[in-house]
Amino acid sequence: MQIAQTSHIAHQCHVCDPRGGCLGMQLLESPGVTDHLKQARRISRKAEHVFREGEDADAFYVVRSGSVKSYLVTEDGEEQVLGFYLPGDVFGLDTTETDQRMSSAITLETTSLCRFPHAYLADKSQGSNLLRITAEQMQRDHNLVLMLARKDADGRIASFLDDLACRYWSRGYSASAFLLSMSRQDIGCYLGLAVETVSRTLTRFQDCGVLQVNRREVEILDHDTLRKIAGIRVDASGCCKKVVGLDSA
Amino acid sequence: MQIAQTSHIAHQCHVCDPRGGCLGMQLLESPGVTDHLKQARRISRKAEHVFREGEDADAFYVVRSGSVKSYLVTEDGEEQVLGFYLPGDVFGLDTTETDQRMSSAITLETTSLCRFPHAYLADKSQGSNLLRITAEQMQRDHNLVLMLARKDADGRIASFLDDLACRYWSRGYSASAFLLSMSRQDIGCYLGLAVETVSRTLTRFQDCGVLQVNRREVEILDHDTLRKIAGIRVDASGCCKKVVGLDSA
DNA sequence: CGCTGAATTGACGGCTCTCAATGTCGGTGG
DNA sequence: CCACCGACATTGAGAGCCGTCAATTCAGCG
Repeated sequence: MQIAQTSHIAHQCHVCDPRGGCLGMQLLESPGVTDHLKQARRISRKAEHVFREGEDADAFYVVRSGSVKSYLVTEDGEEQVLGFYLPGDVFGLDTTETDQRMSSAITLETTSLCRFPHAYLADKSQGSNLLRITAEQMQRDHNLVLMLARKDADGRIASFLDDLACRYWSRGYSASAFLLSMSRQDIGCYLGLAVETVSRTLTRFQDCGVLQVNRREVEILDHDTLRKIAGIRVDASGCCKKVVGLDSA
Repeated sequence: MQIAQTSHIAHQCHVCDPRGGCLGMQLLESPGVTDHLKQARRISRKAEHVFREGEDADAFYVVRSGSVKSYLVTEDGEEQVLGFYLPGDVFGLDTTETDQRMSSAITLETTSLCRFPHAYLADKSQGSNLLRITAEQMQRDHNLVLMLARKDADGRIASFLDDLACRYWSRGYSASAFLLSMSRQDIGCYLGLAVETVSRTLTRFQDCGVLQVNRREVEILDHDTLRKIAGIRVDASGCCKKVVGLDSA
């Protein structure tokens, strides 16, 4: 299995499909971004917080390399993951009316970020740009809501993997083989599933030949079937459905 | 039971709690809003679309009276409700990069809206205002994700009712008694539950004395308990929990 | 008065959570 | 080099919540 996880960022975006988007890259390459902004770079090691919920916010970030997890903590101390950000993704725009962080962000691995002061958007009269960036975030939220409300475990896992694949692909990496930078626990917290369910579902997908999975390494073997499972019930002729009796494998 | 559903909009906002917010009212009353804007009013009867997913978008709306449902349609033709908008709420800011509607919006009753061209935000260099408005929307989305991912049916229904109560209260209406402008079907589509589950849960809450419900009329009798159920597992001493055996009522 | 759609109520099955044990990998120290 | 350890992941068994199907009731309306 070949793993496409890399430590550098693609120089240019591929054609961006509607799913992903490379607004972050555009930002990094836009003429308005002066050199001193580009140098507002920040490298964090694994499991370091970029910011925490409630902190004062005056900037947002673009991922240059690595990955970031956005999450919030429920009243009973549990964690709810809101999203994962890959190279080219923008995050940190979700602030309250009083400019405080609405969520926390933590790196999942060694990560390089570029910091953009909020003032940057006001200065350049980039109001429409702002709408465009937040649009991306809203689209993500909508997708997450859709998954949580209307899909079963199979659909959620399949959607999650398909989404990752598409996003990697749109950034020039392999859509078939990649490394998961997040733990099973994180995936479960994101999809509203127990860790065990995540693990079991991945195993079953593997048994059906849809994908190959080993720890953090994932290789998608049958992307069509994966999408069928992700979409609500195109019913891939019973493939990969849970069986009550014994496994025929 | 006294019902607080009214046909006029409150003249002034009460103290806005963090949950709700009256940015819409502030918009309507801000000095930058000229009279011609205020006259950009639009009255719709029940079940009329304000806009549909995919349409070109050049404006957002503030609810003056009535209520609006935001939703999108899944691949298999089912509906996913994203939110309900009450008087004072802003909606219609969720547009794609190419300025197309990301969701549909339909009135739930006779509704009066005020239309704000997107250009309005750019003109007044209200970039920060924009961020503030979208913040409200993001907060809602986060809450919805939290409910869908981490709460059971009881918690979702309780949260839903508590949220409605708070929003009505912050707008000067009764927080204890109000009319639901949406059907059970809509509530289910919003919370990711079957209609039957919504109905059963409401009935059980009523049997426990937490609330009184009759069709669209709701009166909250024990707001504390409702909040305990809404919060994840403060465990209100078993109150209102489903019972396996016979009802003691 | 009958019709229609919404809402309620009941029975049943299945998906997923919980609890628990086992397996695996990476790091640490002897 | 090897044994041990802790974190993560996998696998199994059982229970319960909720979705589905179905029947019934109720409100509104011509």
